[in-house]
Order: sequence, then C-alpha cells, then structure tokens
Amino acid sequence: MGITKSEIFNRQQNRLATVLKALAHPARIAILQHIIKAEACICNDLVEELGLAQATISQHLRELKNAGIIKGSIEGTRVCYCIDEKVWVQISNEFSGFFASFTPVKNCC
Amino acid sequence: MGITKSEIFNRQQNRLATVLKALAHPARIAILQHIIKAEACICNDLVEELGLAQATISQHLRELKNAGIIKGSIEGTRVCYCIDEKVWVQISNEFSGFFASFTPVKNCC
DNA sequence: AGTATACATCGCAATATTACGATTAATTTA
DNA sequence: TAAATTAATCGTAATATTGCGATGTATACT
Repeated sequence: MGITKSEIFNRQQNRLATVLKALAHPARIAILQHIIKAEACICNDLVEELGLAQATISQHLRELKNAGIIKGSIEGTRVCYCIDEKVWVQISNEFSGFFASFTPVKNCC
Repeated sequence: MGITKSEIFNRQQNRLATVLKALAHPARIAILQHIIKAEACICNDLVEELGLAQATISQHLRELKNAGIIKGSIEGTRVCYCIDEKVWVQISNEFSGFFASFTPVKNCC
C-alpha cells in the first residue's frame, strides 16, 4: 500500500507524527541549526553550507514551512527564513509532554 | 535518487534524524502511548487496539526496537515490549537540548 | 504427537521521499 | 532594456515506506 492510515489515529497522534516527520531528516536538522546559529535569516547560504543542490534545499525548506516550523519573507530577490517562535515553543511543549508521559516501571522486561 | 546523503552530515544530526524518523508515524506514536499507559508490557493487544494487521504492527515494533526506544523479552509464546528507560531519557534530553538551542530574535522576518 | 497461540519474516503492490538538472518567475543591477 | 541573481517549481530516477496476506518458527496446551 504505502499510504498511512491516518483515519484510525487521533488528531494529536497525527499532528505529532507530522511534525516529527518534518524534522526527521539530517538536512532539515542542519538547516534549522544553521538558521538558529545565524540568528538572523538565511537563503542561498544553505546551498553552500550543506553542499546539496539548490532545488533540494528549496524542497527541504518548503517541508519545514509546510509544517509551520519556519517562515520566509521576501526581500528583493532573496527570501529570508527564520524560526517561527510561536510554533517552535508549541512543538517543544508537545514534545516534553510526550516524553514526560512516561515514568519508569519496575514490573516489566 | 531517493537516498539520503548521510555522509555530508555530522553524527549528531544523523542520530537525531534517525530517532525522529522512528517516532514519525502515528501508529508508532500510538504504540508508544499504549505501552506507556499499560505500564507493563504489551504484544498482540496492539493489533486489536490499533486495528492494523499483525504483520504491520510487528514491523512498527521492529523499527522502534531498531532505534533502541523499546525492548522486548520473550515470555513463552509472547513477547513483552516496554520502553527502554535509559534510551528514553537520553532521547528526551537530546530533544530538549535541540529545542533549547533556539532563543527568539527580533531582527528578522 | 497434534493442535493452537503468538510473533517474525518474506514478498508484493501502492505510494512517498530524496536528490537533481532544467526551467520559470521575480527582482535587482548595469 | 539586458544581464545577473535568487529561489520556486517541474519532471524524473532511485530508493524507502506502509500495509497486508502468506508462510515460517517457537512455545504451550491437550
């Protein structure tokens, strides 16, 4: 099949999985780290920084943007990307909530 | 191509991406939530709980196991799965570190 | 021994992802 | 206006993922 059966899972599970998928690629991790490090925004620098083709970087940026993690604003011929603070905090909280939901048990394995 | 160029990213980026990928599916999120909720371990219950075929659940469990997130111990004809506490904490810390690395800036977008 | 139970694995079909060259669109500079 | 710059999109090839039926394997029950 190859198609995820989203309808059998709840909204939270699908949402979490979607965000995780957006983050689940080394190039996209690297892109986010660079955006964070550069403090300000980025664009074509990433192509030189990462050593991937421009089309590939653009595709990764689109995925991050679709997930709402980053946002871009047009500045002349360039596009300035940066972290969407609101979403970042929200995701961060969802994640800590998820990880905090587990508390070690002794009676198993 | 369809193949990720892992060699151009560092160990941390690849590691983070791998773990994220293992978590990035609603079925695997649901499996983890069920294991956590049931406190003890699980096995065939997941097939009835989630409504996916046994082969499919088994495949998802293998991915979680490969990522080190869960571990299973054989108990007769059954296999008891549970969260690997050590790895869970480690991942949790890596994630909070990653999210904490961003601090809001004003001069952009 | 023979049957039942619980999982893992194989093989397949449908679909998604990754990467890139080529092209297009918009803006800036000469 | 022409050329240059920047980035999005299209099309395509290679590969990965998702899901399942069928089959294999190991242990438990009778």
